[in-house]
Amino acid sequence: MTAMSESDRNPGERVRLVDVARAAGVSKTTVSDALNGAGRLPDATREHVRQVARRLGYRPNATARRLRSGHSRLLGLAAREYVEHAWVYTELAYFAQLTTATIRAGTAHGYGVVLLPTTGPDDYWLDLPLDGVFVVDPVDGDPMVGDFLAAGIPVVSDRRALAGTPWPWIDFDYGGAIRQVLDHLEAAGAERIGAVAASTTACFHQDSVQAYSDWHAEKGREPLMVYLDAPGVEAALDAVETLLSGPATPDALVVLVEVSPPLLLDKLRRLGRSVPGDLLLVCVTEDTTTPFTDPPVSTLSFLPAETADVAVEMLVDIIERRGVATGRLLQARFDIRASSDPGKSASSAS
Amino acid sequence: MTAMSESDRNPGERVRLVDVARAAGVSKTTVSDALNGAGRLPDATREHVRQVARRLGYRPNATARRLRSGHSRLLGLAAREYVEHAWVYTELAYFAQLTTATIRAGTAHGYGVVLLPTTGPDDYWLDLPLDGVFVVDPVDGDPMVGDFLAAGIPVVSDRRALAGTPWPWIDFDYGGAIRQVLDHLEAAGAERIGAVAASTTACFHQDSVQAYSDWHAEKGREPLMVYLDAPGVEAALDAVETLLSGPATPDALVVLVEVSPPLLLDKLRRLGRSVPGDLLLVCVTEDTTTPFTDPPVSTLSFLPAETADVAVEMLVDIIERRGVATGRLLQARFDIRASSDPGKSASSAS
DNA sequence: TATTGGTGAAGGAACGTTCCTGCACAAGGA
DNA sequence: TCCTTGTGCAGGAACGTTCCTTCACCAATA
Repeated sequence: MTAMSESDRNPGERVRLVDVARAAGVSKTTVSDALNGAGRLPDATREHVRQVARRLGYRPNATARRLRSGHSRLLGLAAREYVEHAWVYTELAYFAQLTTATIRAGTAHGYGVVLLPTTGPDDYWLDLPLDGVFVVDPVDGDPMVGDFLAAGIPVVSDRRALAGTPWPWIDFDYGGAIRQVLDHLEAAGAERIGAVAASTTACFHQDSVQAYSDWHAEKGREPLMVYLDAPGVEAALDAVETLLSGPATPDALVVLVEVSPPLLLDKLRRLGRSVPGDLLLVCVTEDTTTPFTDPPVSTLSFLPAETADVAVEMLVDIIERRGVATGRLLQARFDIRASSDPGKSASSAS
Repeated sequence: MTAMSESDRNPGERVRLVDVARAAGVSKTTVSDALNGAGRLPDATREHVRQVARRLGYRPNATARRLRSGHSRLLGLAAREYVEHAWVYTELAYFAQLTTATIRAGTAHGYGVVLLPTTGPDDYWLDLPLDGVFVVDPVDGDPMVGDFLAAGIPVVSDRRALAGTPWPWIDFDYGGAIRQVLDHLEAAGAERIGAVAASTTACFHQDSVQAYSDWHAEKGREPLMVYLDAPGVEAALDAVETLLSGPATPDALVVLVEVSPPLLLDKLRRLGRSVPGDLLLVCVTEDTTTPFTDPPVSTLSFLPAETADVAVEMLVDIIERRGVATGRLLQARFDIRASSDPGKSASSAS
């Protein structure tokens, strides 16, 4: 199975450093130095060793290397929203993109990425040899964050989860972004802005609900909010129906949880609302369908790809002991499309 | 940072086995045996060591353990469709569910799961300390599969990628499943069944296209097929439009690539087709919205969660040297809903 | 009294790297 | 000629586990 030939004293097993050393007629120090560009070796020796290593198909044992260096070159990624639910979090476009971007960024920096499940045996996360962890949407007083902090493993998360630790956070001005959306809807003529929110303790949900409430209090408006306490398509649709069937019918809707935008439009149509005619719509989502729906849906995006890039960069900086900033505040992106802009509706559709 | 106290000669660092041994007044062998339930120790000693270990917050160093045991307790998961595209594969519901299920199953068996990116530095995958890999949708002569096989790392994938290796595969009768769908559409009265397919070399795509062609040849029908050569929402919608704008207008549509079902319905509506009135629709998708659209969409599912469970079980069996079957053929699930069943359309909608 | 057998526990090798230390040798300067 | 300096490489410790081997001790048996 293994690609080996000749002078092979290690049948059936992987080629080790010493095997290369023997085959090349040098010591293991020389092999190690030659392959890692270290030590004082003439180019001839270096090249010779490299060729022998290639010929034998040598691959350094990652575990041994890790043990020696103290680093595992492995990063963890955990999504902590709805931790108690054992759900398919990658199904949400936000996490799907965040996951992919984290993997890509990690690989680019030479790190593998271990995805942590939402549920599992007690403290299972401490048995993984991680150099650092990116914890997304930690719950209040998250035990996972606490355990990693206690174990001395760098954590990057949002500002409030890491307050008082030496590690940098990465965050958004969620409240400001929500206000921007509400201002936009007000300017577009909305008088009763409904909202669908989640009841988790995740930073985004708490901040956005707070911003929604504050904004309405300031304007002297009546808030129209409905909460979700579980993930899933059906719960979200039910919440929308509840909201629209209430006594005060909203003329605008802000969906703060990820729901498939075309499905939402479909549901609204069945509830007899036309978008944007009867109802202006803004979704907080990363779903890639939004420009292609009829009408295209306005979205507030919290840039999962950029977030992942920054998080990985921070983790790598900490692990490799470079200087590290205290935190980064990113800017959400608000894309206004026809669903919340009656003026645009004429020019909608693909 | 670390939770340590008293007799601590290892300031600022993690608690090691020897630290526990010193604190408990025993040798490291005793500590190791006590914690792992090995050796011949009286319960008193065992308990004492355990308490000391707990008190010091001892966690075995996963890397050292791995080096010693030869196992990394890490599984790889790779999606190889469109390998050249650097795309967000977790965004497809199929991979989202497969990923989550793999992670869950891995964790349940005591393994961490490393997600491999579609692109990266040359051979980067060989630098990860993996005990086994689940490769989904390998391309023809996939170099990743070849490299892992050559490195002696167990691979679970589909039947054809692993032909001639000692390792088990997991597969579906894709062709049979497609025929089942076509038979169903024929029985429902369809005369011109269009199909949207991908042009990758992934097993599913090749088999399903073949089955579609064969079925049409047998029936003496004219195939109406359009191919996608890139991932993405827009390409899929364009393909649908191309197909429906062609000379022979289909009265049924089988979508063999993952497209958001509500978005697809939206698109079809804009193209002036009512489902199932003008056009019967069956989607190969794992999207969770299908029961909630109007009309609900018939789906052919290839059970990502079950697939992942079986794959992980096989890998673990190989790694831990238990007996292993040669392969497993799973059965696809065909859920007929109103979109392909005019009779049901009356009782549709939520 | 020696011998056996079992129990409790310690010592140390090994896993495959990296890297520190040191040796041999050659060239150059006094 | 003898010391220095530098080059090219080898030896071996260390990373933190696991596990094989050894050993002391005590009770029971021949």
